[in-house]
Order: sequence, then structure tokens, then C-alpha cells
Amino acid sequence: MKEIAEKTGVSVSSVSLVLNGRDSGRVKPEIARRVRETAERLGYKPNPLARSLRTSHTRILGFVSEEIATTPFAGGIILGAQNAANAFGYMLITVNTDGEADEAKQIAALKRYGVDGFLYAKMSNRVTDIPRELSDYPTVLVDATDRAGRAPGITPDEQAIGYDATMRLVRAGCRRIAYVGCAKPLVAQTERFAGYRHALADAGLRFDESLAVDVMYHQPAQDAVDRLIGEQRPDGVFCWNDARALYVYQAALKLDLTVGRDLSVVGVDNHRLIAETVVPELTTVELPHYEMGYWAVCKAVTLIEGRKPAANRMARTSAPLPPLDGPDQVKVHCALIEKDSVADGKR
Amino acid sequence: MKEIAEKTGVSVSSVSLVLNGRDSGRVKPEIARRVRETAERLGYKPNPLARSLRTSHTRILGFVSEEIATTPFAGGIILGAQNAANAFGYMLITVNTDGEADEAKQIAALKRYGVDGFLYAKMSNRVTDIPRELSDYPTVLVDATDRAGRAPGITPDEQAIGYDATMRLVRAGCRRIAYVGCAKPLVAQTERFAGYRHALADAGLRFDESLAVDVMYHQPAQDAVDRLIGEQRPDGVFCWNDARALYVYQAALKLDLTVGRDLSVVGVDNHRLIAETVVPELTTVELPHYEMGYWAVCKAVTLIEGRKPAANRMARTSAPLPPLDGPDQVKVHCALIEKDSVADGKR
DNA sequence: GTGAAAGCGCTAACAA
DNA sequence: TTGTTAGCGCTTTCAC
Repeated sequence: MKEIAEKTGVSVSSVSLVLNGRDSGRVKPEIARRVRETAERLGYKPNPLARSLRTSHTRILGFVSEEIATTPFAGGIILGAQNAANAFGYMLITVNTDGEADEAKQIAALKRYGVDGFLYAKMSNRVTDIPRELSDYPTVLVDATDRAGRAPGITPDEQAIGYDATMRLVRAGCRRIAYVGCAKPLVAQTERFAGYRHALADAGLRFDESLAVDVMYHQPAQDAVDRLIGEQRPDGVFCWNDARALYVYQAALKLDLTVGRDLSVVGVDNHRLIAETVVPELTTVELPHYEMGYWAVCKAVTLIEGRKPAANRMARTSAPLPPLDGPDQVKVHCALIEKDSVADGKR
Repeated sequence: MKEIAEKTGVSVSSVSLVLNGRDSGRVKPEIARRVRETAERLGYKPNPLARSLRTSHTRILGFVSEEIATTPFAGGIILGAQNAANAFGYMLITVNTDGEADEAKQIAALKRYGVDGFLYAKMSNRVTDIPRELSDYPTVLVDATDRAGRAPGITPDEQAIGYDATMRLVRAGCRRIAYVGCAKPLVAQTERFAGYRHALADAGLRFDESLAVDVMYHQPAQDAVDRLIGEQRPDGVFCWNDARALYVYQAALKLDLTVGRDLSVVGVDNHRLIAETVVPELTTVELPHYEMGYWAVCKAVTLIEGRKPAANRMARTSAPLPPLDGPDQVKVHCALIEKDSVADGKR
């Protein structure tokens, strides 16, 4: 900056003013132009550290989660967050926490590095308490809901997921639609199940309890699904996630049923890998991880700067994001990706 | 710091000296003690930004990769890197790049934030050129090999993977051991295949070309594996990764063969999820993602500080890490995780 | 042994 | 409209 000032023949303050775009009505346009020119010519890039020492904001966001390393879908959230951060000239520092004590330590470290705000991600739509340490900083929840309802946050619209998936099966002509759920009382479980039941009701189908089964993993899960398919012979199955859909595929395989002909399946795409590599023909509901990460950063920037960021354009999809000036707890609708695991009109 | 100086009745310079541990023979021990005491009492934490403005190093490492979001195993590397960084008092800024232009941009941004060095990760052991922008910074490759052989890097010992896995099948009594590989010319493919052949040779088994098949994904892969298992009837299969192992499971299912009885399978655990949730009984070779991330950070710190970091202890496993003062291109041995997909003595 | 003072690169009062 | 000046929190000469 000093160099620019010298070469242009002005003072550093003018340079600062111009280069920060605060020059209108304060610096003569002609001078401003020349400053910008020399800055350009010298390839000047501001030193964000020095700047933040003065302004005490860093344009750094902390991304805190305890499951980055263990869940495969964290990547989408991070990528979305990263891209949004990029778009607004922010940097993201991502930390993976391991237990509450560690979490507090990591948050403290991030604070020392001067982050302006936090994203707090909890994967698979948990209801969660925000750590005390974050209460005095702008914080946005991702794929999680603040139990206290204070912090803004974004989650998938779980009920719509269940409704849409089930309705898709209804439209395909299924009459005995089973539900393979998750045996844990997650929001994603109760809400998707509720959506499933609503759809059944709207379609004039009776809810049959023996068509709904909640499972976890491994052999017990496979056995339960084998029984469901073998004994109840549903003509459509809505699966809580793709891993569970895979159990349905395996069950069908054993019973000599073909998915997409004898049986229609829709599953939520938790682990992209399964739905892409192992059962590419599965019709899935896509969880909007990328979009949630993107929205969360936009929201955080809004909180921090006290104004809505200029560009709220998604870099990846055309999926409509919830507006930033709406309510603070938003749910985002999830897209249904058609593949041929649904037997449209073949039955 | 000023406050500490005032309360202790010394100058800030002395405080600085003491708090940075450069006080031996420069500050009276008694004074030093009192300084430390007040610092403690006041809960003093240094401001890393201010410090780095002066010292021009930040204790921040940049982690650059273009596949963080898309590959499920990036998490392990990041976690290991994170933990090591933690142990040495470093912070990690992780960026996901998208194309070469973007990569350069992101690297420039990281440089402006004053990172002291870079980790450059390429997932699945690629031979790669290090971007020019990194050439003037300490840089360590992760799961990748520098084509020019200049930068230090760490990869799994691919050949040992193939050898160990195949030998495991030999020890279980298999005589017709098949290989389901990857149809891309990756290091991981050629080396694991070489290891497989060495093991066969060492076991006195003839290499039978019709027992080795390289596939990619989806139906074509499944079909190829179906043919392999159906027509060749191997009694053991070494799979390039777990997704391919799953094809073997599906093939076995159709042929009424049971893995772990009629057929032994060992696969490399690329996508933790598959081997844990879908085929938990698969005997796997574990890729040392965590360890590689950990080592890479240790190495980077060594490079930056010109000395070996004090603690080189792994936080997670007891797996021996390559020494930091050895050669710069290291390969790490991978553990074989026993599960009952191998029919020990049942045949 | 200790402290005063300069300065890292930048911003923001305030004065001119 | 522009320049001068005083710091942000810390490290590091250099005198004492």
C-alpha cells in the first residue's frame, strides 16, 4: 500500500479508501482511477491478517462438526459451504471435533484465530443443543435443529421426502407400499414416516402396520427385510436410505423378484456411493447437502455483515434455496431423481 | 500482554520473552515465574494474527484437494491431518478445488492468509504434478506421488496390499484365487496386481489369466464378475476394493454360493460404509488414510520448522508410521482386518 | 536482565 | 477532498 501511495503520489489513507471502495465523494475520481491502476499494475493483494488486526474481523468462518470424517455426506455440505464462502470472499476453517471437551477446545482455537462466525453441522438432522461457547458468535446450524430454537438453521424437509417418495410409488400404480425405516428416533425417521402415512391417506390407501418395519444394519436388518418382502409381498417400498434399499434388492434377489418390474423401490440417497455404484437403478430422493452448506454460509454472512450478501446464486444446482430473509429455521425441499427401480405402468 | 506487564510490574518485552519460552538467561527466574502466574490468572491467550503479522508465519497449513467432497475416504486423511495439526499447535484450512484455474485461485487465497505450507492430496494414489504455485512453499503429498520426485509424499504400500491379501487366501487353503481389479491404469491397480502375482508365485500357484478381470462399475462390472464366478468357480477372490467385493457377493448370491464357506473373499476397504454396513463379514485391507494425513502434517511441520516435531505419536492407531527423517517418498503398510468372509480350514 | 521503541500492513479518527 | 497520525497485539532489535 505504501508503495502504491508513493508511486501514485498520494497518501496511504487515500489508497486504503479507494481500494476498499469507500471513495465515493471522498476521493477525486481521477485520483481513485490512478490508484486502482497502480494497484493493478503492482499486482497488489491486501494482507487479510493485517487488515483483521485492525478491524477485528477476518472473513473467516469456522465449520465445526464431529462427523466430517465418519459420514460420507459431510463432503457435500462442506463443498457447498466452501463455494458460498468463496463467492463472498470468506475462508472456511473446518474442524472435526471429538467429544465435548475437544469441541470446546477447538472452538476456542477458532476464536483465537478470529473467526467471524460459525457453522455447526450435525449430520442426519439431529435436534441439538448449541455449545455454550458459540452463543456469543453468529452461528448457523446445518442439517440440525437448535433445541432452544434460537439459532438459524437449515434441514431437509423430511416430511416432504416421505410424502413425495410414497406418492411416486402411488403414481406408479403400487397398492401395497411398504416402509423400511430406521430404528432410531431421529427426526428423519419420524417425519419421513409421517410423510409416508400422509401420502397413503391422500391416496386412499389404508396404512398396514405389517408393511412398516424399522431396522438398523447388518444381518438382523437383512433378515427383517427378507421377511417383509417374502411374507408381505409389497409392490412398492420406500426406504429410509439407500443402505436399506440395498437390503431390499438383496431380498428381491433371493426371491427371484426383479426391482423395477415386480417391485418398485424408492430410497433416500444417504451414501451417494451405494446409489451410484452398487444400485444405480434406484430411484432416490437426493438430500440437499450442498445446498444446505451453501445456504448456511449465506445466512452466516448475512448475520455477520448485518446485510444480505449480494449474490445468492447457487453454483451447482438450480434448486431453489430458501430466502435468507425468511424465517430462521428453514426446510429445503428435496429432489426426486428418477431411475428405473420404479415400475411405471409395467404392472 | 500489556495488562500482564502492568500487573506484574515489568515491560511487555519481558512478558513476550517469558511467554515464548525464550527467557532462560535473559529474564530473572523469579520474574519469569510471576509473569507466568499472572498470565495464567488472567487466562491470557496469545493472538495468533498479531503474532504472525510480526513473524510472518501463521501456524496455518493449507490442505488442498479436489476430491474432498466426492470421495468418501477423504475424511480419514483430513481427520489424521487435523489431529496432527492439533498436536503441533497448527490450524488446518481445507479447500476443495475445482479445476486447475480454481486450484491456482484457492492456493493464492491460502497464501494471502499466510499459510506456512501445504498438503496436497490426490486420493487413490495418483501420480501427479505439483502445481507450480506450490513450488515455493513447503508441500507434502498425500496419497499421491510427485511425478518429478521432488516433494515428499506418503502412499499406501500397494504391492504389499496385493501380496498380503492374496497370501491370506493362500493360507486359508484357496488354490484358484481370482483377482477383480480396476480397469483404470492406476498405481493402486498395477501394484496390487503385481503383489497378487508375486504371492501366487511364492505360493507355487500358477497365474491363470482367466481368473483376473478388471472392471469398473454398474451392470457391466456385475456381469463380468458374474461370469468370472460362474464360469471359473474360483475358491478365493481378491478384490481391488469393497465395491467390487460387493459384486462378488451378489454373484455368489445368485449362484447359491456362500462367501466364507464356498468362496473366500478379501477386498480393499475403500468406502468404509460398504464393508461396515452392507457386507460386514468382508475381510478387508484397511487403507491408512488417517495415518497418511497424520504423517503428512508431521512432515510438513518438520519442513517448516527445520526440525522434527517433538511428539510423533499417533492419536488413533498403534500402526507404525514411517519415520520423519527417512526418505521422503514413503509407503505405509496396510493392516488386514479379519472377518469371516475367508473360509479358514472349512474347505 | 530489563525496558523503550520501532514496526509488521492495514484502517479510521481527525485535522487540514 | 486529502494527509497526518494513532493504533490493532505482538516481536525484536538495541540501549541501558
